[in-house]
Amino acid sequence: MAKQERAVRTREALIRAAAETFDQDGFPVAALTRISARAGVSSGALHFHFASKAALADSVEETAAVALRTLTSESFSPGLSHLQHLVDATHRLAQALREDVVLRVGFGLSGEATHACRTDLRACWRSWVETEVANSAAGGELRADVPPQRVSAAVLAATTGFEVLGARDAAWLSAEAIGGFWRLLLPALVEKDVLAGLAPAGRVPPKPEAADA
Amino acid sequence: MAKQERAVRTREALIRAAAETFDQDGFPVAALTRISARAGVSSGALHFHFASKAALADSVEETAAVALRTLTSESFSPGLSHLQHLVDATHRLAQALREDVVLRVGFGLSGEATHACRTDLRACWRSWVETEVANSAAGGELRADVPPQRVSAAVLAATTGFEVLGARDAAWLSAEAIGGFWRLLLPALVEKDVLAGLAPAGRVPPKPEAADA
Amino acid sequence: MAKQERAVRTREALIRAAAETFDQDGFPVAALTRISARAGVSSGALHFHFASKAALADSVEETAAVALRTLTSESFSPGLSHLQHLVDATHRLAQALREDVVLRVGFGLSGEATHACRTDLRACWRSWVETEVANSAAGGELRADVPPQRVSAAVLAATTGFEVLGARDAAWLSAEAIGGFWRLLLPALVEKDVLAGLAPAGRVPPKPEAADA
Amino acid sequence: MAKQERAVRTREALIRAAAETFDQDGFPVAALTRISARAGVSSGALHFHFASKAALADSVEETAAVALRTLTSESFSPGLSHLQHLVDATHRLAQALREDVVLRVGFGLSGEATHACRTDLRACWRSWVETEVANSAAGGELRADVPPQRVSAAVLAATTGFEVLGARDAAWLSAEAIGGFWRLLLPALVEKDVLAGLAPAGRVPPKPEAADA
DNA sequence: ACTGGCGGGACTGCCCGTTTAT
DNA sequence: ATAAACGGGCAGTCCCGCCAGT
Repeated sequence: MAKQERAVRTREALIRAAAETFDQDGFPVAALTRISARAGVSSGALHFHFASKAALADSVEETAAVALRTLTSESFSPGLSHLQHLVDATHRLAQALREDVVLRVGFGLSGEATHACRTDLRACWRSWVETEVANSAAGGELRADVPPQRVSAAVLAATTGFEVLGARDAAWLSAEAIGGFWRLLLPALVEKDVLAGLAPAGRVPPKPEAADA
Repeated sequence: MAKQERAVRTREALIRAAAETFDQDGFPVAALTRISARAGVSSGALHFHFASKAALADSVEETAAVALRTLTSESFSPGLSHLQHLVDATHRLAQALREDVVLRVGFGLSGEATHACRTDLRACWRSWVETEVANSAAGGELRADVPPQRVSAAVLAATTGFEVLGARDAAWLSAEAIGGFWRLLLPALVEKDVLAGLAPAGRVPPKPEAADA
Repeated sequence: MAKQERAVRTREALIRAAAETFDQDGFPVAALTRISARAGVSSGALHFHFASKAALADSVEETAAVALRTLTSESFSPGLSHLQHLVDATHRLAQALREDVVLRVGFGLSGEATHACRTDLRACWRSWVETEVANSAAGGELRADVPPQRVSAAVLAATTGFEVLGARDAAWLSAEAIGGFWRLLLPALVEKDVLAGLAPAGRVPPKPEAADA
Repeated sequence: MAKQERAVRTREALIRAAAETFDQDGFPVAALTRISARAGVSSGALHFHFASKAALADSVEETAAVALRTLTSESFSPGLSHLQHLVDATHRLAQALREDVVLRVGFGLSGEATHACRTDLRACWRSWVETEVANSAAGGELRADVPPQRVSAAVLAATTGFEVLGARDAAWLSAEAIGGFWRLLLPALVEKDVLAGLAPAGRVPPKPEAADA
């Protein structure tokens, strides 16, 4: 119905407004009144859609989570190098972190001591990375003398660092920054012949079409 | 004088209590009353020593900054490998991050959108790392095909990641975690012969003596 | 609507309670909690209607200003002596100052060094008195040898004095006090024949009907 | 001794600083720290000389009271017109109100609802005026048809008004303002022949010498 | 189903006038 | 006469219900 359609739009506007406000002020400081004002609805409307501030944050996180899932599963073709897939995903993640407020604060909320984190984005990302590295190891891509969990730890630490540093200075999330990291690390992970087949800068152009404006 | 001696002790107790509270609740949520209560002094005493909440946070940061400076300048011997010095410093930093609340929240404050950060600890760490890497490159330790700024970027990202992840799960700051990272990265940075002279686990035992608990 | 009706009532109760509290304690000492308690609403309700303490005081002042405007424009009939109108107004003002807390503190707020005074009641009263005296002079009521601005200055000083003194001791605002002043001053302002047509005690009974208690 | 001499000087500096601060901010808002800072002494020194804030205000009032007493008894010569003496005193008072902060806030403190007023300056002034008017009446200066208490009431109201208005705009305390008032009122109080011997502008030049800097 | 005006507590940072130990 | 510490209290703000409209 038309009613529900508007309701959905209101919900999305609220989530977006919440994300922007959280991004600027941080979760604890962000005021609900500002959020509803920015979304163009009343404070009562906000509480109709979201029972509490925490519930609103949960919804932001969940929205970010589907975006993250899309990022990681995207452009997956069977038979492809898992390592390359990981590299590509980090590039897509970095770009999304720059452009998508919701995803950015979704990750940020995982770090806040204040918030309970129903769906912890960093944990999601971590398990995905670990799986992908394990797959890569199982596929024989990794050199024999590098333990997979050491690789995933390094990748996790670095990506988390890029994310956190990028929240303040977007240059940390540029394609050069991410590519530079892989160019450094990749030679240490795989043998020369495998290395030749890998593109540290990412295999696909980071989706040329859309923007989130 | 005896008077001022107690004042100094009170100041330190306040800073420590503030750090602990910030660590648990985050800066914006942490209440001044809790801090003064934890320090065992009155709210008036707190405001005698620190004009405002921000000033208190600044003092915490500054205290952490001297700790960081101590860490980085410690065990420096001329003629030593700069790279090894960097490795050692990351180990010492990780350990300090686990054990010293003040240093931990000092870094955490740098990330808070709320706080102005008179002395940004992450920036301090960054410039030190960049200098050290540059020195290492100037000393010919680094391989010719790895640009120094790429190295410092990777180290910065990773250490920031370890720090952030370690705030929730101390395992990220264990000697194994840090050592594992260097074991992975070092071979990509230097030639085989240089590598033989480097200890990824750190050269010196991370100061066996004291703890502040 | 019923809702808004209650809101209006709440606003008025708040303004009245504020006036009473300001009257007793003075603006700087008056506590908002006391005001909201006296009005029978919560502190949140107070801040819903008035953004700040100063805004509340402004509203009190504005309410008093309409009361003052009513006082001065009341019982105005063309062709009447302007001087008599002035005398009547002072009597009505004195009575209102005794009975209407809001008007009383409205004037009091004009004197507080603390408060910015968006609508300065004393200034309003001053300009009205000056206009009325000027009209009287233009009508030829005043003696030729008395400059109008000297008259208005004297009237202003005296009425201000009555107001200030009356805040502590209501006797200063009695009809006898005001009448006595005019009985003294009037002979100095007009010629004998004009004096005969003037009533120092006020021409109209000071509105016999209502009070808002 | 030298010690006591400095103590006296400190006391006076404190009283003066208090008066200035009260004048600017009003008694309740004025902070003791500002007062002691302005006087150039420590906050502890303030509490050594004055037990409490109220005690400090009392001392200010008392200092103002001796100034007032000096004003009223000054230039009194037996056989002189009491009315003229009154006129002269109002002029001196107005000038002092303009120039002497202590006297000004001494009067102001009488109006504050906050302060208990051990020695109420306005009451002092009132009783002195009433006495003087009574003396004048007893001396036969006043016209037979003007009741003395009506005169003193008018004078009290007007002087209070000048004082209050003058706190904001010093023009109300100028010699012209005060003189203008007397020029208006005097003809209503005395017969023509007595009037000729009176100087509404004051008989003596309002002490040409000093300033209080 | 959805919106919004209105009101409720609770809490925080800040500051202030004061004593106690030295 | 001072440095240090005390405890109370205020203004402002925030997150959240409650119903009346639509």
